[in-house]
Amino acid sequence: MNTNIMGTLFADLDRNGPIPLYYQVEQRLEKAILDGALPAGARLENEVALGERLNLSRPTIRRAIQDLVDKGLLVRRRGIGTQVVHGRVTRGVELTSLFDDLAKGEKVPTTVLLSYSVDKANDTVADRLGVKLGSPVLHIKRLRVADGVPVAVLENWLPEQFLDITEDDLRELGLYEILRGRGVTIRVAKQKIGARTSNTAEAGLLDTDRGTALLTMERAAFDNAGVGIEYGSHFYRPDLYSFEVTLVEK
Amino acid sequence: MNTNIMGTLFADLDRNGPIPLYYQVEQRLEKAILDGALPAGARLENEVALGERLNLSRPTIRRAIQDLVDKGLLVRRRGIGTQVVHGRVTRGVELTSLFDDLAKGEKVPTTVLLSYSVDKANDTVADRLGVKLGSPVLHIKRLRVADGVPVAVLENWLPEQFLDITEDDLRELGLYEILRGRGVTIRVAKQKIGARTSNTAEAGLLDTDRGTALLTMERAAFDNAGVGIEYGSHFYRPDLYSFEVTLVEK
DNA sequence: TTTGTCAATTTGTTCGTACAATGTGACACC
DNA sequence: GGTGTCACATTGTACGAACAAATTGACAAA
Repeated sequence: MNTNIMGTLFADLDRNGPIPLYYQVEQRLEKAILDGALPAGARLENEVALGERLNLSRPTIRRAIQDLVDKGLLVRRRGIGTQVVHGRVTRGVELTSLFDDLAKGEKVPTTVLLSYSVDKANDTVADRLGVKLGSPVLHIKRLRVADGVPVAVLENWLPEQFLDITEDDLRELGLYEILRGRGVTIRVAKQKIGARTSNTAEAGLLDTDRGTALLTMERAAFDNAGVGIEYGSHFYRPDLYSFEVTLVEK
Repeated sequence: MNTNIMGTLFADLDRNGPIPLYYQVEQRLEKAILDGALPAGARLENEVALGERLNLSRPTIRRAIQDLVDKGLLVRRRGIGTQVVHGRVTRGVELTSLFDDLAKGEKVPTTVLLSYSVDKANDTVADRLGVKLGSPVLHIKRLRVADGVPVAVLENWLPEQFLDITEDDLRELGLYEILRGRGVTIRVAKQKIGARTSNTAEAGLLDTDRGTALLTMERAAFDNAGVGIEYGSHFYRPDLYSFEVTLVEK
């Protein structure tokens, strides 16, 4: 009976197109799992049989499955087989910004640009971005609002090559959207998540009382070549925002 | 000149032992990067040459390198080569508990067992662990102290098969250490990190004032088979603890 | 000088194959 | 009835090979 599901699932693999075969298999499997066609606990066919059915080699099948294991959607045990994980694991954090996060949900995000200037990199910024102390950096501060309610204050520093990002750009788009539009792909990001108590100014921005808790996040992001792209120091209203992370033991 | 480093680096591969070759290569490379023998920006030899030198096949080399790329230590580009990332990316969070985290550093961790009981699973616990509502679960609450300073309050629920964990076990070892000792391996965990304001009781436990900010973390952990192992709801003193996460775009 | 083309380098994808390690279940033996 | 052993199924590791795709640099052409 599993046979039927699998059969229809992979009816249309594009063997000549630019999309890798393992990725096509991976996406179809992922969709089947998230849609519930492959329910929690369901056992997949073994790798060789799956390969024969799809006319793909075992390494290709393995690659697709392995990626889903890394994402926490599948689990496999030697001698047993491969299963869909039980705990429904909604997808973890990816490399997105708050803007993207909100766009995915139903809330309507808007941005208020609080400040925009070209500064000289101080110790922290120079260190995190890997630029020289005192070199020019774009320094922006934004208030993120969802459905009229202030959610977060985002302060970012970007290196010299981004000085031409305009205030209008920032009012219209999320920072990561702007970067993507310029062909910049972020590859590695290091985040530090913490908490602290707000002062009067911060509380005012978020429309809360002074002395309430803030959720804080610092992030340094790097591109393919390991070059610093963005350093940010943000704080969030903890009653409106939290971070979800899915960890997978290798 | 890279030749020398590489030559000595892989002098002693154990080809017959139980440790996979790709893993041996991976560990040696990782150590070289963290030690600084391979500094940030250094370019690795290409995969085929590396394979010839070590007398390993290209797939084996690729596997080792790929794992390090996934960890955020290496970056590679087609047509260019493989490089050590620039921003020194200290290792991100893995599947460890606070106890392990502290043990790695210089601080001396101790634990005070605040409460220990067998409860019936309520809605939240039943949902997170995937057990039946009202089924017996081990419910523990611990205060984690580092160098005499209270750092965190950890509240955990574990399913029926762990009811025989004793109070003494918990006083001596970290929870994850106990689980490992019983042959349980945690494979997937979902964490939610947030913040809130402390009440009088919570502040008292952490030796701070009521109304200060708390860093909170909820976690549900699952084993190989996707079975719920542990659900925890914790809070931390934010001036003493924060979470670091390294994200790598696939 | 600029532009286009081509070769060289390097990683990305895919195939095929073989054997090892692990868990399950059946069966024989005590 | 219990226990050990063996075959079987399945994933894990490792090899070898071939071609595709992206980037760089050199060289030729306009």
